[in-house]
Amino acid sequence: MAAAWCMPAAADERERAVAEVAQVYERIKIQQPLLQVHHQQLAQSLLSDALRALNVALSVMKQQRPSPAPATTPPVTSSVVVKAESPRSPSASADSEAIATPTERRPKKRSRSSVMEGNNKTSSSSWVDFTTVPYEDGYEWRKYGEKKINGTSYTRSYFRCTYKDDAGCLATKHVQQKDSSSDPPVFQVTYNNKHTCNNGKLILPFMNIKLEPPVLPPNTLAVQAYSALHDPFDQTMPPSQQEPSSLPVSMQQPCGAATSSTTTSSCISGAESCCDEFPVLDMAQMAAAAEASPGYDLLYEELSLLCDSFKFY
DNA sequence: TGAATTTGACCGAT
DNA sequence: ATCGGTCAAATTCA
Repeated sequence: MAAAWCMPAAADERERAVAEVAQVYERIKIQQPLLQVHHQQLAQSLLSDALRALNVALSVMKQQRPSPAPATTPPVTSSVVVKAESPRSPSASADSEAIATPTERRPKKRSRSSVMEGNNKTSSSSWVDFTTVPYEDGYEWRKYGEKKINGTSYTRSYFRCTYKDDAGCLATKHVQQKDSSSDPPVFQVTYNNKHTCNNGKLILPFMNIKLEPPVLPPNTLAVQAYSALHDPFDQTMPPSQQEPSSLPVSMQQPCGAATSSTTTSSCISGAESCCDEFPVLDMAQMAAAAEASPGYDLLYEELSLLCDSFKFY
């Protein structure tokens, strides 16, 4: 998986990163059951360790991108990127006229060649992700179409980057709910073209680190694991550091990840050592904190997901 | 009232 | 002819 695209160079750094991640994985694995008893203090400690490890891993991975730079994966929220597909290769016949014959109903349509022309540039690529939260991947999308696809029970929704017009970003994706009756439902998300805008920023909430959008190739479990941890703590970020919530309500519904928690954390902006210095809470305080944090269950779930993701290391 | 979404037509590929 | 992807008018929403 992740190792498949890692270069042999800088092997020691990679080993260090793997060891770091593996260590945290073991710790989370062992202490996972205790989370339900010790609530946020332990969870935050583990999360801080996990995020630190992931940050190290990400740094190494960033340096070890394979030379035939694959498509940039958006910060996927949970789940697994399955494979990189062959690029869609829109044929751009530059001067084809293809005058659309206007119908009585709609005098529209221009030659598609002018549209496809832009897609025929260097960044054309696609990859597939399976996720339970297809609408939350850290980028801002605008829906532009929906289709019933043959052999599927659900319609497929088409999205393009919100900044297509502003920044000429050609990133698109389509979301297809799988037929399986799993709960929560699984969606296949197919991304086309990497983002060329600078608006899809992935912010590391605990470390206050920003990763530039074109960072990682597909199959980066660390990013997925990180992203899985990212959401429950969004509300802990001060407003100035939060991403603008651009997701329309209708798009948020399927993932049902509504969190209105007022979790307090002293680790939000701290450096790597913050997890060693948790404020000491007595049991009553911890219980109260847990009560006041509806997002805690979600956090616990995400920690489990993180554990699963780490298995692949 | 402007922005976002919906929806059916259009278009290229097969 | 059919299918998947996109366009853009119509509609909905904030």
